[in-house]
Amino acid sequence: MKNNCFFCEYKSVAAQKLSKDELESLSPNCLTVKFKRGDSIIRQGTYSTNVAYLKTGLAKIHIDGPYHIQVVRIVKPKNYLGLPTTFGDKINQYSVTAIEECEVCFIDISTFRKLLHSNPEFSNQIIVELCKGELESYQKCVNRTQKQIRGKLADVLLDFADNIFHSDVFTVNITQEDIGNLVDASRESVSRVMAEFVKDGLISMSGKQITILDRKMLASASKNG
Amino acid sequence: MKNNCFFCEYKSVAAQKLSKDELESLSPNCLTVKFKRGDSIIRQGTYSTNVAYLKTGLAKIHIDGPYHIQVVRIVKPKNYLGLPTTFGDKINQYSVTAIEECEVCFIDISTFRKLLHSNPEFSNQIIVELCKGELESYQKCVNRTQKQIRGKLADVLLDFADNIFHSDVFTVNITQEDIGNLVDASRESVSRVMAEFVKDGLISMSGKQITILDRKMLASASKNG
DNA sequence: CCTTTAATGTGATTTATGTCACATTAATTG
DNA sequence: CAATTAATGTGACATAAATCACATTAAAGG
Repeated sequence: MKNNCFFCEYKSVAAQKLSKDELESLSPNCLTVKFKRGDSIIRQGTYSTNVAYLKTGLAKIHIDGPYHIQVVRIVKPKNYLGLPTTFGDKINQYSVTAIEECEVCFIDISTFRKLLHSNPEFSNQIIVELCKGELESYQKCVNRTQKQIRGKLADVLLDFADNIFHSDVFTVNITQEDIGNLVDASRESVSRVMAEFVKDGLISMSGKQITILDRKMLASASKNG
Repeated sequence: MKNNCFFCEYKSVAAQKLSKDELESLSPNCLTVKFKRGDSIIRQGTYSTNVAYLKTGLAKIHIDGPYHIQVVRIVKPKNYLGLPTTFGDKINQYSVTAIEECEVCFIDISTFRKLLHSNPEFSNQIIVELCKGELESYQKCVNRTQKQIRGKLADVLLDFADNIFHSDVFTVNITQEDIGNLVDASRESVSRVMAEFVKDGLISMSGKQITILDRKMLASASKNG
């Protein structure tokens, strides 16, 4: 699919710093691809040759751990999908998989490098985003390792509502096993705790749709486990 | 203490990309400070006004978690101490503490920004380092959450030997509680497992000095728990 | 639309590791 | 160099959550 980056409605914050000329130099060097649920966008262990940018849909970043997969984070639209894995190592250190229909823009890595080189506003924004990403990953790791399952699940539900769907009613297209891999818990434990939350009136579920009913109680579960 | 960055023998890989002029513009805008064991270099929750760079000594990066402190990583010389916390947020999102005598160079943040802006080689190197840092933190988090204590401790010991001290005999000036916070285990468990490793001949300890005796067994403990 | 496969729910059991409670040893510091 | 204070060692016990083993329900595919 041919791009015209200047008119792209999904530009990243960084790309908004680019001039018309720069955007036009970008157009012939990127390619938008559609993925459907379950499709692999980036595969751990393969060479990374492009910068991937998520235009629409949701994707998960995951790593093969020693015993099971760990879902590192859920990425929402208008975010780069693999900057660390693209610039940190020649070989992808993690995988990215679509969790619903996604449009991903693959940008030629040397073109991206040129932009970093020539436009300091652009590279500054990328640096800021990388820094924020790292802080977030520290924070997530602390939560993952210190809280118990009720707390971790409450966290994830609030994070979905606040930062991804911007609504207390949302439909997550991921399995309980995925959620388990995201919070470091077994699929069975996730099932049990979700049922507990429903029983106690913190949330309701119908199919894959989750409704947050009692934010206060959820926030308290997030704190006190 | 007055600096002359051009002659500084501890320049970072990124700073090695700077011109003589740029280094001389840096000199009046940075300040080297000595810290002793236990001193706080960066404090979580305070404003970050400088980029901190570790010239000598070892430091630990740690975050106040909901229940206890988590040691995120040990930083060795010639590394920036708080790039993510400096550029990702106005307020420091983590603390850094000296674990032995340290020399830290504080660089004025706007000077650092100017260099990022004017020298693409420099900013590129910073980007690469940030990316590597994030990949490493992902990997560490997976290990921390999936392995059991024997495996995690074996990892840390090998990491110390390979990446920090570059020797199988080294003296770590950190307490078992710190090690516990680094691998997410209680101080008691660390003590027990270390004793196990000594008993089984994987390592020996005298005082704070640790000697790795059996790398193979340690590596296998790292894998199989 | 039926059949197969994937996802979820739920009880019983096991287990790694945390917590508590002291004993002991090493470091500080007045 | 006593005298505190900090760090470590070790047993007994408690417990969150994994694992196992099925039952049930939902989704996918021919």
